[in-house]
Amino acid sequence: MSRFANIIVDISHEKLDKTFQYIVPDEFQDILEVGMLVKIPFGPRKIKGYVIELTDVAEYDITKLKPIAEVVKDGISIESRLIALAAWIKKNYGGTFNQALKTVIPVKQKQNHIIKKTLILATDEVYAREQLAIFERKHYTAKARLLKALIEFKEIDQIEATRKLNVSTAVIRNLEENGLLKIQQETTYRNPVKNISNKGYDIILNDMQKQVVDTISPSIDKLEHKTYLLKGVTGSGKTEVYMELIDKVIKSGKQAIVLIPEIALTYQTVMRFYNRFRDLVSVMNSKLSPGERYDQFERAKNGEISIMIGPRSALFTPFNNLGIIIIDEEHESSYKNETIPKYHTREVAIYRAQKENAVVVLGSATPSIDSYYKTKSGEYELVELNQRIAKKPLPTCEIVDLREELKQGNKSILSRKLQQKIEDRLQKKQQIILFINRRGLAGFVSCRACGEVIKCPHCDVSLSQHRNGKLMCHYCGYTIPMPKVCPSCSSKYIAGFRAGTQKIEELVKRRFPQARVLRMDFDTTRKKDSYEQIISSFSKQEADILIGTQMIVKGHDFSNVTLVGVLAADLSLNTSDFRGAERTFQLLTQAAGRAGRGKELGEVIIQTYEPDHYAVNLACQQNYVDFYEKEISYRRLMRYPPIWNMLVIMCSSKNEDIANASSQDITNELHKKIDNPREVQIIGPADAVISKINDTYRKVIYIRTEEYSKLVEFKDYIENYVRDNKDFSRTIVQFDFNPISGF
DNA sequence: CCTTAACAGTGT
DNA sequence: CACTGTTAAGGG
Repeated sequence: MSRFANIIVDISHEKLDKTFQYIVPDEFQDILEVGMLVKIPFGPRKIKGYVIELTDVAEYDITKLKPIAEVVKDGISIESRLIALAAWIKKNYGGTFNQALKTVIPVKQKQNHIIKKTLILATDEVYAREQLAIFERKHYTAKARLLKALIEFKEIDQIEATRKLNVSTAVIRNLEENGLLKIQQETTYRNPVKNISNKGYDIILNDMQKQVVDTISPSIDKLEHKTYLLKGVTGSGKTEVYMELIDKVIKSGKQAIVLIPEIALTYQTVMRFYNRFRDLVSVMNSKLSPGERYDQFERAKNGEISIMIGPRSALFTPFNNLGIIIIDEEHESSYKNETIPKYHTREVAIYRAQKENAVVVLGSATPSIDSYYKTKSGEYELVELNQRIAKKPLPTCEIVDLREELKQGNKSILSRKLQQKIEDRLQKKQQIILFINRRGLAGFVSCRACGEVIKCPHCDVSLSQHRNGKLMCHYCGYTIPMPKVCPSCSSKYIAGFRAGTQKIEELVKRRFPQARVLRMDFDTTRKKDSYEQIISSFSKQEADILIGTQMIVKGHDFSNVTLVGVLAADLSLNTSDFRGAERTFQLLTQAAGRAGRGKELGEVIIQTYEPDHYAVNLACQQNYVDFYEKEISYRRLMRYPPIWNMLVIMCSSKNEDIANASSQDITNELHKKIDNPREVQIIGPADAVISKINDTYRKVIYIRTEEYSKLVEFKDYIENYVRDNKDFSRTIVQFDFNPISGF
């Protein structure tokens, strides 16, 4: 019995980011639990809040405490474990406690259950037939219809009865009252997994897969947390390994969470799991209705399912006895939350697994530099699958230098080599994928004659072209006017580089009028099932060429594709942040992995202005280890993550002067806190990549240091400083640890 | 976040 | 002095 409750109010504002204490009235003594949603008097009004602690210690003037007004019936209770997780998220990623709580409970409102009603004949058949005769004589047609059907089938689904037999609820009620039928109620859950195919499961692991399973299994048996990084080349059968491990977990009475990037969450992916684990599987994704989402979490809580598949938010599935968390495509940037709190799913997953003694398996063909680095220190254990299933060879790869093409007078985006190969495949009736990495359109400026990309002299990142035409560095604010000619070779072929899928589609259609072309990008996949449609249409060979962005390289198995063309590998290389090379390597490797999955050998053409760049070169060779070594030495030299850690503080305000003043103020404050400048580096304040959004000016400050915990200290200090200083009343201060993009 | 009180500006 | 709009403080 606790006398007081500490409560977080349901308002996301820094000023209210603290607990408020209330008296627990006698009538709630028995029912109130940590995690419950309650209504409390707050100033002159009543608002909602979450109970995060029950205590006997008064932390405030006891005479001023008010009692809790009511317990919200439909509120979702957050289990204490998830509250602890929320607290950890708040501490490590900033934001308010309330925001952290909300990320931990992705379903806000309790939803009504769907109740399935079945009508059952409640008398013996003889009596029923007597009544039926009476109804027919009296021309009670509706009653007669229903009763006749009941005699025939014994029980009928209510929805079916009302629809097919066209009887109203009044008729049903009347028969119920006369004791002719009973209504059986059964609550059912909405099940997002529909159109279940009954393919069954018949995959036998090969020796390498078995070996991986045998390496990881002991940790599952010992109920001890450990993180594994499963590095497996494209097509090596990682999913089968996941399923084998999950099977083991389930058999020991525990549950599994499978995280996949949102774009990879397709019908096919889910089906693979469903075919093996049947009703134990559920899915979470952004397209589910609130009711569906709610039901999936209920099913998880009640132990009706054992496997949850989904993106980021599925990590917070309220399983009671979690055994394993699998993060597929762990290098994907979508695992970083883009709203506050800006947590990284990988880190939160590992923390949750530690607390609940679960195993974590990170899977990727091209692991993030961050994760691979951690295998070196032993924080994660590395396990590998180095061969494709059935020993299919990896595709051959060739780099085409676009500068050379230009010199030869070919101004097209398609090199002569690629054109010739496309021609060849069209004749052989084989399929082609053309991949354009349009992301990072932010517009770096390069010279088409010499390949020179204009870079910041202080930071070794490329400058971005702003709307006003000037070139700017996002790390230090260095700005120059747009040059008229290339600074290194004086060519006038210098321009911001941009090319869209649409333009390429037109071009390809004009060049190869006989080919059937499909385009897949953000625009063509806006509608609900268009993504699936395009994929299935292409795999049924209803088109010869598929043109698309990122989304076409994610794990699809097109057996007739023998040529993959990467149109401009540089596009992701020069995105003015230090992860450009990593992203490029990953994308190129993934794209290349699409080729040659069937009988024929695959071939990959990578077009680039920077043929000598290690990311392009080593992706072509499919050489991850060498790429890692190159990249990590660059990161070490530049003190970028994962060698050092980085915190971005963003100040935003409607008023530019205030934004400037407060970001400068914070910077000064930070400098005061530093005792050893060799250990901490502060850069800024500078304009954010997008310096103004919605008339709000955004300024950023970068802090880099080796110790992550030190950055958390800085965050805490600034958080408090800002809260206690009224100069910041019109500034919003946000934090982003080890950012992935957009800073 | 919303409410309130205090304050400044405007208008009769 | 009444009315209106802006701003800062407080909430347990």
